Amino acid sequence: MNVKIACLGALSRRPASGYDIRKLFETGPFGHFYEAGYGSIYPALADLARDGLAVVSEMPQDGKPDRKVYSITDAGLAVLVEELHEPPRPDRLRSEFLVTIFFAHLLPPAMVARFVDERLSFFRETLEHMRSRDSGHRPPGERFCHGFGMAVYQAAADFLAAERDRLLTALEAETHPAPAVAPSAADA
Amino acid sequence: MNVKIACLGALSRRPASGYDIRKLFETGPFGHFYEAGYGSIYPALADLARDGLAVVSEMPQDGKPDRKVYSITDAGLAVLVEELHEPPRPDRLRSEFLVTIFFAHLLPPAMVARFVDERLSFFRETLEHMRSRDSGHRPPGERFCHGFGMAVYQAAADFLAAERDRLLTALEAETHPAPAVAPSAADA
DNA sequence: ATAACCATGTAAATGGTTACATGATTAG
DNA sequence: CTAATCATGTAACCATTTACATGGTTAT
Repeated sequence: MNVKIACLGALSRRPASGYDIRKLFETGPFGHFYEAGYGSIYPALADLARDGLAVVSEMPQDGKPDRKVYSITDAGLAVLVEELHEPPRPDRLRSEFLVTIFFAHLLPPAMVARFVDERLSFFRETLEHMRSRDSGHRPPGERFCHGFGMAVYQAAADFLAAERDRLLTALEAETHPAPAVAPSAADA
Repeated sequence: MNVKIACLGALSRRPASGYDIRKLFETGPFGHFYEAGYGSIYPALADLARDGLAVVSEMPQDGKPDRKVYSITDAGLAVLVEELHEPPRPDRLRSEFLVTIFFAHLLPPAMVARFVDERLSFFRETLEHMRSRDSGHRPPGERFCHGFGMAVYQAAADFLAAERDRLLTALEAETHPAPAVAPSAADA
């Protein structure tokens, strides 16, 4: 499963340009589990057209480059369906955030706090955005993915909100260890 | 953030061989948000040693290749800490499972059911495994990541379990649309 | 006997990102 | 007047995966 197949998937919903697909991958329903930039999408679409899995129709526009709208062919749909029959491989997650938090004891607690807060904001904004385009009757698979994404983001946000302070307290305790006995009155 | 930094992170916990790191990335606490195979780990460790960010001690063994145990140096720790100061970029998830489900209407419902059930089993097994090595007093960041992972996997498993049947019913309804009126007695 | 585990590495191929190149239009 | 959006594409670079190469030990 690579960008080509992902583009084929996008085209199976409706004809689209490279620019459209980029947006679908960036902010659309697809974006949370598959991303790609122009640098991989445009070549992929060109390959698809070359191999007869999609056809292009160029719509001239003044000032801008021609808008190239790709449509999936029967052959393309066949390739997509064939690929979907493959048992999906395990998900691959790369989280710089979690790696950073894993080694939180190597950072100033204030910086850890900032990273956690920023991530929490991001999750909440994403959730807000996803809720807003909940919308009507899309295919069952799309709705399932949408719900799945929201459930997972919600759990992530809840965890961050619930555990943030505990993490920071523990980090502070490490760098400024509490005295082994109760502080004496002399400390005041 | 690449394999080199991830290896440096692993070595910051304790000295390890390439084989050890692979296991850490595969089944250890790190595995759920960062993965890498031998093909990237061994060259990364060689680079680290060449650049003075780690040192090797070779432990001869009979029959097997020498076990090469790498330890992080002060320079290596400095590089790791510097890297961790970078604001973490957005997580990148590649989920063939979700892509497949997104286009579930292009597959036989029975196959979709199999994929969902297998994924649910995987989540449950992973959760079981994570619970088993909950263990004692690791650094706060590690515990946080562990808890985060469990929260997210739990939400994913719960969602799959709760929505599986609804998805399948909807898919069946699409391929075998229910009649617009109540079925007559003649159908029996 | 068979599979899984221990243990390291290289080379080729794949896949993807980033930077570059170009430029009009629209909204604030 | 500035930023964002629309719109496409190439080339160089980077990172990672996969296949290859080797071979002993331990548990079922």
